[in-house]
Amino acid sequence: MPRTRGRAPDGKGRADALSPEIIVGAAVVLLDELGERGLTFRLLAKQLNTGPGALYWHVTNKDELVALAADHVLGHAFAAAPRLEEGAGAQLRALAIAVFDTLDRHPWAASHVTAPATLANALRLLDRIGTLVAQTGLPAERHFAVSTAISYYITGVSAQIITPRTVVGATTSRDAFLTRTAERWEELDPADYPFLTRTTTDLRDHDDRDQFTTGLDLLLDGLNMTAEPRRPPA
Amino acid sequence: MPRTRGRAPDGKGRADALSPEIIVGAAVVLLDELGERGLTFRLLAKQLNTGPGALYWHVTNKDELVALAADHVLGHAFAAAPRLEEGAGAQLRALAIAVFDTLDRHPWAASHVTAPATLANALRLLDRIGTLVAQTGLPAERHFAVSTAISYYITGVSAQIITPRTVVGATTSRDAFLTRTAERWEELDPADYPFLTRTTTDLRDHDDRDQFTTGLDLLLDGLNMTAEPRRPPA
DNA sequence: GGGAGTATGGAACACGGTTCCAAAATGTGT
DNA sequence: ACACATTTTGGAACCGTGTTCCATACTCCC
Repeated sequence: MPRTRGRAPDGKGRADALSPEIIVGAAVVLLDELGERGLTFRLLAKQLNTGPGALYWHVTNKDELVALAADHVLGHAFAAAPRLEEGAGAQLRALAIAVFDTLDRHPWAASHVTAPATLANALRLLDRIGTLVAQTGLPAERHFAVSTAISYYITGVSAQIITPRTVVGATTSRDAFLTRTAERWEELDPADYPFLTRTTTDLRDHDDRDQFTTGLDLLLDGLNMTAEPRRPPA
Repeated sequence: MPRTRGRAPDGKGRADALSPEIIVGAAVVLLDELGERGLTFRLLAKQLNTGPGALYWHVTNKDELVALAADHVLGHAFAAAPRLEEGAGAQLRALAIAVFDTLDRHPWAASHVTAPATLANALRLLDRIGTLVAQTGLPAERHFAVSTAISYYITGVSAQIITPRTVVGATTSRDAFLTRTAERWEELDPADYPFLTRTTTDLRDHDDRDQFTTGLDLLLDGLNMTAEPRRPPA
């Protein structure tokens, strides 16, 4: 390991010098292509024309590498989120959806964006959420709990929705999987599963992104109500 | 693999016969003790006085085994959830908290309870949620979206809150980790992170379970409002 | 009691994370 | 310029894991 982490491109060193940034960048490419299990240090080393040992000089281990890669792609969400001059609620919504869409493009990352935040972009996300929450009329002592709750929702529910695709998606398409699952639901005993047996068509037709926004809107509605309890929206 | 899966204890076979149930039971014990990475087929086989090969006759692979184990412990939540005769909202809340507490006792399981539901207890959970949602005044066409949203919240946010402990908890205690994270937040530039830098004490003092219920209550408040828009609760 | 099918368990295979270390490249003091 | 210390490289080797293979043992049924 380097004594000084991230000595960075200060002009010194060789031209083809390795760095955490370069390694993470290459890792993201492989992760997008092959998923977490497909990423190996040997393969990554080959892409970078080096050996596995060299990588360990810059990166502690695979867990850290994947965490860094996940935080890296999370950063894309901020570029995507619009900076409209609307209410805090609308901005929270837009930010949340930007994160979801970003993770949707990098499914392996969804389950690695964790809390409490320690990496750069996760910190940035939580801070942005907290700042927006503070702009609602919510009393200050609830800022932390509500902000983290929203943060948990965004990353947790995104992971729930997105991760299964990387697992089953390898062999079967999403549609085929849903159809098969719907069939299984239909075969259940209506006495034991009254709800599921009459909900199979919804399962087949549902849109993942709508699922995310449905819960998000419930959450934000609840927030609005707590922030300004006297005025329920139309 | 057996031709007929789950021929079950019908009295036939040898006394020390293996079965998926027995294997999953032993796996849960090891998972509780050693976590997902600590569970190996060799160790599990030793516990059961057999070899790794025998296990593969009953279980497809490790992924399936862990999924079955997670679904198994999820079942405990139903025994824990009270069957009060209150409103649907209160019952949803109690059920959600029971799931959280259950997963909290088996941290490895949290990230493996996934949706859409295919395993027994995950199906049961979603059905229960759907049935309760249907008891609110919500229009039928929204039942599926709202039920799955709540389901996603429960499992997704639980995973977010609980999983990190299995990762960092191995070496450091939760308190030490939070203190260290809070210190890092304090060192951030207030210009870049206005929210985090003034929220460090909340981070140190927060209770994980409260975090879960905070978001849950927001969600359920939003649900109540949608279900009966005219009567905002006190 | 013998034969078909079921189930077992231990050895072997393939492969991945990680460590090790000798060599190369770079920087430093003289 | 030149030795020396330090940083960085990269490939081989170590270790352990999931998984497969297969000879053996056990049941059941005729």
